[in-house]
Amino acid sequence: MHSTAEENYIKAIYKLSGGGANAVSTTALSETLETKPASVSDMLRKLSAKDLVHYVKYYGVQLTEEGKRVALKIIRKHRLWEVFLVQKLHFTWDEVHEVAEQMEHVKSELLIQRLDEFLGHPRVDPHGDPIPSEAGELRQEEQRVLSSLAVEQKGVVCRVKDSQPAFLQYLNKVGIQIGSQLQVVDKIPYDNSLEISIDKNRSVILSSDVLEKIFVINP
Amino acid sequence: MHSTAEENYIKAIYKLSGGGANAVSTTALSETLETKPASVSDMLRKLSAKDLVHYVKYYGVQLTEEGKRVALKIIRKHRLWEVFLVQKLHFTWDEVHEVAEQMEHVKSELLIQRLDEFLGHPRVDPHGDPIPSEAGELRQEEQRVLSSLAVEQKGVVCRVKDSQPAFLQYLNKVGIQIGSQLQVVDKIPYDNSLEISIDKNRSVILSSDVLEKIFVINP
DNA sequence: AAATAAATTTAGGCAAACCTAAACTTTTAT
DNA sequence: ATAAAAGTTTAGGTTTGCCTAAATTTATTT
Ligand SMILES: [Mn+2]
Ligand SMILES: [Mn+2]
Ligand SMILES: [Mn+2]
Ligand SMILES: [Mn+2]
Repeated sequence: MHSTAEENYIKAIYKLSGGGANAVSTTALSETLETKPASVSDMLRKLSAKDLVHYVKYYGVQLTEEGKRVALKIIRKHRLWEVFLVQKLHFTWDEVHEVAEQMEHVKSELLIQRLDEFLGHPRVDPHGDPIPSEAGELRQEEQRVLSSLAVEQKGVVCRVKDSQPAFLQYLNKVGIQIGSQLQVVDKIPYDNSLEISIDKNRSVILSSDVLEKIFVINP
Repeated sequence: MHSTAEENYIKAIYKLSGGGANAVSTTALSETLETKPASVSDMLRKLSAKDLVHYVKYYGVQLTEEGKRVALKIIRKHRLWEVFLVQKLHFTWDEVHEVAEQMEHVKSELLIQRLDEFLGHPRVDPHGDPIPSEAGELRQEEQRVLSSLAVEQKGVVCRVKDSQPAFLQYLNKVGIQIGSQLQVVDKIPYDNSLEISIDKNRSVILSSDVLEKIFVINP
């Protein structure tokens, strides 16, 4: 298998290239990985020998198909662990990254299959980023702002655009988190607020301010 | 912090020394760690320099107090992850070890605290081995065979002495697993079988054969 | 008490993943 | 079109953790 260092490089290349589209420069990598450019050159030669990247000296790297496959696997693991940490262990969004950065390197197919099952096959991580499928497909699902839903329409919370503690505490209080199943119960035209049911349990009225900060995908 | 290699050595020394009691030989370590004796000598010099072990050339190693503390922390993490894998992800006893061997090296105090909480502060791992407390204390609790309990007495399943699939499947069927809360409801003197309630839910009658294979600790 | 056997350490190397300093390419500015 | 600046690679080191082969120490025989 691949070393932790190799995996971190692959993932960084994937992200900096925008999913494998563009070539990535040595300095860009050295910055995100917090190493020196010389070390990056070193590693790129190795990754190239393993056919994980196309590397043209002085002009940058790109992932090969195999490289992309590896990248998506690591990203899948990273994001599943993030979901676990937030939903099961009650980590906050800003606490998860460092830990997930380590857990993503644990090697076991069974583990990640079972974890996915245990979490109910989540489609987005706590930051609203999509989780690649077991087959390695990453479909960026259409995200709509909650304020745009019509009465009766449903959505699953995938992203919140405000990380101030006060706002997050408010969401916590009303019971909204990433993954919550929402449905618009009623629309109050006076101030554009909506009555929203949460996980088929309670229901609350959310102001248009709040509605603008919550994003959902189709259920 | 300590590297994965160092942590594995510390843990191996702890286990081979029987909790820090006896000195451990280079060859013993090389066997359990699947490295050559020369590599062990190398590492022992390093661990000694870090004051994690007392090392007397040609005569073996022992953990220092600090070394013992480190060992118990790793063992705590290993066993908590084993509980997670079995209870939450439905791994079997024999599937957990390799994965826990990796997860035990993830660094995060918060993670392990929250995991412990999430699992309900378990006291034994799926093999019946005790889980060191957060303070680093390992109390081997008195294990009694289920057949020895009197009517009304309670116990928590901590170990099962038969790993044949047929037996494990039987336990699975009646709903007994490590951590199950049992209470003796009635005693049938005719064949020494017992009626046992499981997790305050259902109750079953277990034959004396089965009772001899299940061990419990005090609730 | 030697001699032999077994266990252990030391010496010298290697690969991974990093580093600094120097050399080389490519880009930008004059 | 050259020169300077910026980016990148190469050369030569370091540390970690492993290896083999040789030397050394301890244990066991005779
Ligand atoms: Mn990582
Ligand atoms: Mn994320
Ligand atoms: Mn381990
Ligand atoms: Mn165990």
